[in-house]
Amino acid sequence: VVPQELSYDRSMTTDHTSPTRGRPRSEAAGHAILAAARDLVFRHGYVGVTTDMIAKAAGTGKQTIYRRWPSKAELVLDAFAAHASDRIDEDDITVLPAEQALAQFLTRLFEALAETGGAVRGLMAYAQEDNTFRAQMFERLIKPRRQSLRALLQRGVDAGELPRDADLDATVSAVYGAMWYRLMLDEPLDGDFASRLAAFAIAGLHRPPARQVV
Amino acid sequence: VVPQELSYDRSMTTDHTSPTRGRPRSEAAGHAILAAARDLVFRHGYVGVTTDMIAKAAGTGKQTIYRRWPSKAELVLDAFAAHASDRIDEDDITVLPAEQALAQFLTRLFEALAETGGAVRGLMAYAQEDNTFRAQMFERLIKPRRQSLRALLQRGVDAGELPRDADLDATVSAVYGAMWYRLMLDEPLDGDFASRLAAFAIAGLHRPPARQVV
Amino acid sequence: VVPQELSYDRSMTTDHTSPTRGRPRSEAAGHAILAAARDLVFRHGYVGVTTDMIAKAAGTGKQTIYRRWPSKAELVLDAFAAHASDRIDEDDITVLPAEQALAQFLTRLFEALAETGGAVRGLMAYAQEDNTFRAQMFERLIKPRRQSLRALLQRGVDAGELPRDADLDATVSAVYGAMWYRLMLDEPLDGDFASRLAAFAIAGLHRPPARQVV
Amino acid sequence: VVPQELSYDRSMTTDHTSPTRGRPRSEAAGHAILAAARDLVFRHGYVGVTTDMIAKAAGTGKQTIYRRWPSKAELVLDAFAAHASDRIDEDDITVLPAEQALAQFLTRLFEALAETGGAVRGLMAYAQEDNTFRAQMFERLIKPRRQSLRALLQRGVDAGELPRDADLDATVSAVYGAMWYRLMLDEPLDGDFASRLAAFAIAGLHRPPARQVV
DNA sequence: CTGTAAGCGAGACGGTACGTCGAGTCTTCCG
DNA sequence: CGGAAGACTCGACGTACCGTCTCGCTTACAG
Repeated sequence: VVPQELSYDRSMTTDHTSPTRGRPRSEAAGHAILAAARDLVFRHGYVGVTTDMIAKAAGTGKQTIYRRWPSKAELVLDAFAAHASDRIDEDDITVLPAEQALAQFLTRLFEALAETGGAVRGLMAYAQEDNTFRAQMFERLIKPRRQSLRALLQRGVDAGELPRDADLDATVSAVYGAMWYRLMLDEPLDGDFASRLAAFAIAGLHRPPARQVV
Repeated sequence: VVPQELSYDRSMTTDHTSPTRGRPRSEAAGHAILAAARDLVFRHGYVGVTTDMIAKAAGTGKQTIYRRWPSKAELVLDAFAAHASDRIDEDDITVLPAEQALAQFLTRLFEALAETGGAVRGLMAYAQEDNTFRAQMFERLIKPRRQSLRALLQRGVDAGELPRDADLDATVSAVYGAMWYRLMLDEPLDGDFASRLAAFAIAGLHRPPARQVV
Repeated sequence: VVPQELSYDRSMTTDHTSPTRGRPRSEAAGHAILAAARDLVFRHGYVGVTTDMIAKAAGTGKQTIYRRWPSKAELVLDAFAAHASDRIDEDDITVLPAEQALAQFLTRLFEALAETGGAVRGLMAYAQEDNTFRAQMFERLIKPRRQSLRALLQRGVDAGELPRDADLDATVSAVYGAMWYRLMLDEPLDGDFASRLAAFAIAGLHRPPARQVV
Repeated sequence: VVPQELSYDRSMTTDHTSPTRGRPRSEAAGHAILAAARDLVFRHGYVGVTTDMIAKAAGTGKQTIYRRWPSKAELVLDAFAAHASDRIDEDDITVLPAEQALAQFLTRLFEALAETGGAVRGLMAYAQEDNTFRAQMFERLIKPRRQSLRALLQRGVDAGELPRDADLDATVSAVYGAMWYRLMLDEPLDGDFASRLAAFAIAGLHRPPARQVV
């Protein structure tokens, strides 16, 4: 469920003329830039990479980058957002009971983050100082993930496995919050944590079993 | 429960000689710097503040700042870590039932963040690009808060209100994670969210009602 | 007799590739920087001028200065070397007898120094701590002046006015030496000194009247 | 004819009380500072030496330096001015004919400069940016040398060897000017130049042998 | 098949913050 | 009160990165 097309387009530039005039944008350059960005951010981290480095590595000029992306952050976002969410949302999860489905979902998510976590952390950091970018990032990176998680939980509700009045939004926030929290504090995101978090979340979706302390 | 002493000391410099030789560091300068940092970060945000601004506002030279703190981040950490956790941990919470206690705790926490949130977000952002600083921040800012929350939950367990086998650590991660998540995504941290999060967390601490396998 | 071209060129940077790639250096920026440097050094003296001031006054970034000149000194040298030697070497001097020609030459030189003396002193001072720059300055500023003075004296020899075995080099050193000496000690360089120095130098070029061994 | 005492004294500090109160100044410290300054400036040049380096090398505090000298420049001036003019003015020169005496004088001067030239050049450079220091330097370093050279020439006049109307001041300026000029341009100050300069100067003191060109 | 519009690599540009360094002053404790 | 130690203010330094601009050049479609 990933866009096959690169997300940038010509609408950035003022082309209120006819559809295609002048030299068309080089597809190769776009791919090279994304690949270079991905590779360099892997190796040196978000702040350790400059746009000059990316341009040099991609064999392009800087202007070619800024013609397509408005900032380094949005480029890196593009370089990472489009990937690694493929496997997570695969349909095989659907058949499992809610807790196992959630655990499986989280395990896959954590695996993907093993690769992309560093970059994604850098993006979140940058988002703190740029509100425009924060909104971009929310739309591109945060929201889709929230939606697929929410859908997973909703399936549990629909199946009668989870209560109808469950607070799905709070759960989603808590689950992703816990993930980001661990990611940003550099604590391990492993299978064990996935299970515990899944158990906790599923439990949280049920009302507590009457007041115990009567 | 706040350290009365400033956390920095001469141990940064090489003083393997006799104690207190030369002119001692000016306490006044230290306080002026911290106050200026706090004030400026409130007003302009973390990235909107430069060391020059802080030095100017504090009436000191930049060198005096760099002699004491290795970076802007650690200075701002010092400027904020010592504050705003005072009222959160007050004892009046103790007597309440777990969920209300937690809701109250979160409400206070969120109120404090209304002031300091901007600064604290900037620190977390910087921590993503500096591992040494991340460790510092964990010790000074994250860990103490985790402990007081964990203690609150533990009291619920001790009172028989919460199950003995509850996964307190996962809960703490989820609660603080949700808080940071909302904070960094610039979503409101209000009383409503405090209640919902508290309800969710308390529920999560109980085993689900066993009908899930049906 | 002034070079029309600015003396700096791209040879500072590594351009072993093809000629003129990328955006060419802005001629306007170069001129603005030189003009700003000249003006500011006139007004505040060599040490009273910072690269920030020059950049600000020229409306450029500091980097643009450092891209072209390796130091403030070489910039100021460029700003002054091309000027103020115009009128000194004018041909009207040629027809005069040697002593008057020399006196006239020195008078004009001193007049030029009334303007540029402060800057030029600052350059000589800086040259004392930078051997590379000293060599630059010798080529650009010292040598040309030596040559025109030597040519003046040589014309006296050719005209039969001065002895063939006269030690022209020692004379040139003594004349310019006296000038620099007075300049750096802040003693007046006026018409009177010009006459006396000219008389002394012309006398020095003749063998003494042989009665000295009596 | 050199002061045996160090030139600094207590009059710099405010001691309008009784003659000696409190701890007296350590003679050893003063000597150590001068020796350290001399040594370091020899090795690293004037600008390559900091007051911290001098204090460290002398085993004193910086304040001990600044209690006695108002600036780094005056300290270095003291460190070099008091020396190496001893041999130059020795009486054995007196008996020689003027030109030989001058040549001998210059040879000795140049020999001394082989050691101290670097430091003295640095001082002259600094003097260009500090008028107060320039005056100091003139009094301490320039004037005494001028006087002894003038006295040497005056002896030639008194002996009837040089004409009564000779322009001694212009000669002194030219001779020392030539020396400084060569020193600052880093050209060799050797015996050859000493002879040529002496010959030129003596010749310059005589009126030229009537107008040759009639 | 020529003109015009745009993309391209390259790299200079203005601006802003950084962290460092040196001079000379101030402030401690110890003689 | 001097001396060693070292922190202090001030101000300049040269570097780094961002995002923009400007060369000469290609590459396409339009007339």
